[in-house]
Amino acid sequence: MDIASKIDSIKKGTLEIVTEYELTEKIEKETPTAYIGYEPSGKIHLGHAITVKKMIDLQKAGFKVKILLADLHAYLNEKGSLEEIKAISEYNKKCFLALGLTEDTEFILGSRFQLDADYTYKVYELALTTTLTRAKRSMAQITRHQEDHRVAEAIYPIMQVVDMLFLDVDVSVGGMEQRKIHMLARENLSRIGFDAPVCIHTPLIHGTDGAEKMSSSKENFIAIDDPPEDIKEKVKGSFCPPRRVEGNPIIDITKYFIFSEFETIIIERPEKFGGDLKLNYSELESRYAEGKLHPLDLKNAVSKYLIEILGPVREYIG
RNA sequence: CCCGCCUUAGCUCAAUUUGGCAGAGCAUCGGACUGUAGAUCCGAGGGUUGCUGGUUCAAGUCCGGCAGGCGGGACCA
Repeated sequence: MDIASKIDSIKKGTLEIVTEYELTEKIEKETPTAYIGYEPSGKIHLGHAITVKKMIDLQKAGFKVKILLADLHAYLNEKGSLEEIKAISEYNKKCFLALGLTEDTEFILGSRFQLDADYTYKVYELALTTTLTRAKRSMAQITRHQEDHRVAEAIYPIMQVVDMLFLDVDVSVGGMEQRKIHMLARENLSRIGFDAPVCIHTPLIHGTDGAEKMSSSKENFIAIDDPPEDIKEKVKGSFCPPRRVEGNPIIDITKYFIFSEFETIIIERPEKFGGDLKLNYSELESRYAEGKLHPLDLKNAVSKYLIEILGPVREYIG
């Protein structure tokens, strides 16, 4: 792969790269490193999968991929006891491999290095240069608490910044909700004399209820190992306003999960509704926007394709 | 450490002055209507009233203790 096509494949489907120029520099390194951190979660869903797919793109473009299983971060965000969290991080690792990351992906449990003295010292160092307001603001879409803020909320983003340092990463990937923490990292790492990573942000997929973000806490997700009946039921029950493409979770799924695998798809329709359709994405989008594709027909097709695409994943996880 | 206010359904809050069957809105679930979902209409479920001891025929309500949250004060040689 030449550099231009590497950039293209990395850029595809992202909302922003900060900065693209720096990315071209990093790509020329012998083995550049890309990283993402996840709070271990009982369910890995399509929202997670978007970012995992991006890590796979990076892997294919020659990046060494590191996945942080951020057990301490999850702990700071009140996801359970450290022991419970460590246990589900094993399950998560399996999910990520099932989605197609290669065996030489490096999985790192956060607590393995985040309790070391030199790590802690760096956290304190950054605690001096980070304002409480910035730290809290960066956590707005991540924390459970919109009020009664805990000190943990301020430690969390600082640790994430130090992670980038200790994992020695060239590129940091995250959904758009990570943006403010990433920007904090870029500002503060340079302040204490280190290179900040390039930040790549992927879109957030809408929840099945139409909420801004699919999340495991809100029960508005489709898990990557949901059985076919559940997928069918969840798709059927999803928010899907006719003619509206923006904020439509079903359109999100077709865009990010189905057309990433297929150039064109077949939408089966009863004869009385016009018969089958064969469409590429832009055709589908414009037809839908014009009201010439009924939400139910779209949903039926999305169920069928999504069940098929997730088949091997489901099987791998067992 | 001291003082004040607060804690009731998943969430926001009622249940006053004067103790008398714990309610509403939102959310959830189910039906109706749409060839989906949503919206709308109808219906249902949902509670150790923070915990604990007491007073009383009867306590969400009154009294004591504890816990948590919010605000203030004090201490600062």
